[in-house]
Amino acid sequence: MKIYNTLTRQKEEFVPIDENEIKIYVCGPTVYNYFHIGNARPFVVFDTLRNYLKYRGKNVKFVQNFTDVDDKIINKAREEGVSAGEISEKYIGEYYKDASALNVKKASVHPKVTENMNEIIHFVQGLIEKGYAYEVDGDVYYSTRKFADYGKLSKQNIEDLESGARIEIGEKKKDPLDFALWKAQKTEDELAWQSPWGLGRPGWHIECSVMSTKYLGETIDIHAGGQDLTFPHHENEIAQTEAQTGKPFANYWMHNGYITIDNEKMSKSKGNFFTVRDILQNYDGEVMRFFLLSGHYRSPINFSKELMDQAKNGLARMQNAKLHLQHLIQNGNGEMTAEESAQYTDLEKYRQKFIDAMEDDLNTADAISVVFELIRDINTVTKEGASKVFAEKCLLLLDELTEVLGLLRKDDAGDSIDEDIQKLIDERQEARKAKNFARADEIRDLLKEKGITLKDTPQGIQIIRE
RNA sequence: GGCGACAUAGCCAAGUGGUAAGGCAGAGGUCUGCAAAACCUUUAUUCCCCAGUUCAAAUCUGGGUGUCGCCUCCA
Repeated sequence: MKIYNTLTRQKEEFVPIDENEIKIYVCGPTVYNYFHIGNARPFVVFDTLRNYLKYRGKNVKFVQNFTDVDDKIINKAREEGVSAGEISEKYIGEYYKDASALNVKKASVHPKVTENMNEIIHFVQGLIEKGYAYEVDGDVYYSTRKFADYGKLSKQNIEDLESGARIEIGEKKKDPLDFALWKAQKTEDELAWQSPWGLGRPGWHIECSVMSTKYLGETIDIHAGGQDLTFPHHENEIAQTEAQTGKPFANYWMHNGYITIDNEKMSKSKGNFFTVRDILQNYDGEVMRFFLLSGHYRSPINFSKELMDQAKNGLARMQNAKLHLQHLIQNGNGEMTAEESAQYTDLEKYRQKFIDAMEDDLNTADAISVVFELIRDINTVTKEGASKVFAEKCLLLLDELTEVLGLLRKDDAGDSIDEDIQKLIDERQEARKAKNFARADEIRDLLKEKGITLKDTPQGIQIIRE
């Protein structure tokens, strides 16, 4: 598989360190609110990467952290008059709900900052001992200039960076480029842990270095996150980790493009963001996932109601194809005919086409178009009905591909029809036989209001629930 | 100022040298009692503009225009 590596700014053949266990770290959310659709993008994209690698027979160890120590959490806790722990625990719970709606699976490990405080302190201490960090009045800063490769990920040289850097009020660093590894406690209600430098808490960047090395080892295969984390977050992670271990931190750096609203970046500071929880009021999580995967992960993607509606309709085409096959399986019978057998062999070419798309730097947009081509052919070939076995094989192939994308999840099977609804359906059939179409349409409209759509197909009535 | 991305039909979007995938929306048709879904046909002689390289360019080179991003919390 080819992966675009931010470190080299080109697509490279992906060669894992250990074929038997691919190690991926993705920067997770700061848990002080429901996550927004900008956060959702890396979750969905890298979940898809993980699915694909597994589909290709690889074993993946996937780590995604929760940042549960942060100013924003502290502020929210103050506003609501509760503890910081209550805030972070609450939103970790909410994360799992929304992630599940997007069909994003749990990581192999979801480490939290609060559970790794000893390791963080040791790591910072190590950097001080190696001369890469220094303490001032309970704060600890990283000496950026000591790390010769600083800027290698964001392709900035240190002089250019310096012109943009500045020292915030209250910071005691020696050089504007330095960044905090540990922050002394300022007020008593701030979360704080005892350390060699007094009460305090870790800076933002150190946690990922610590948790990545702890759970995945000193050098990992892929470190991923949003494009806006490239600098300074990931640059700083590299500086910290490579100074500590003397080894490359991650072999491949993957960064997804951002989501825009009216072509402007959606961000917390601009306040123009939508939470996934908000979107789920109007759209199924799967629509959101389809929308996020319908473009290449490195391209910016614009968010609007119109585009979500397009995504919804596109996904409906996929769902209809699946429902159609399920209907054929329920009502069909028999083995494959010789003709179907030949047709199926022909359909299998789409599997390789799908793989080719995914192999090319996770081109999900192309992969989705392959699924649509498969669907078109299946629909055409099964137009006049199909044997049960053929329909089953088609569905299996469709499921195989869509499962990698995390779409058309297998659920709602075995939904039973209420007795009174079945009576109405039966009554409508009687009416149709008697050519009483007014009554038949009346019943169809009535059921439609209940979220049940009836389709009269040559193979019988297909019942679709919303 | 430094670093970078993008520009393909009404909309979204693949496509990095060989003659424009796919989806949504629209139009016409087939099927249907009517629908729905599906299928077929149709919608870019052309890929922001100009110049160049080449037998051949949306794809490469140079210049220009426009949009956006990072350099400050952010996915």
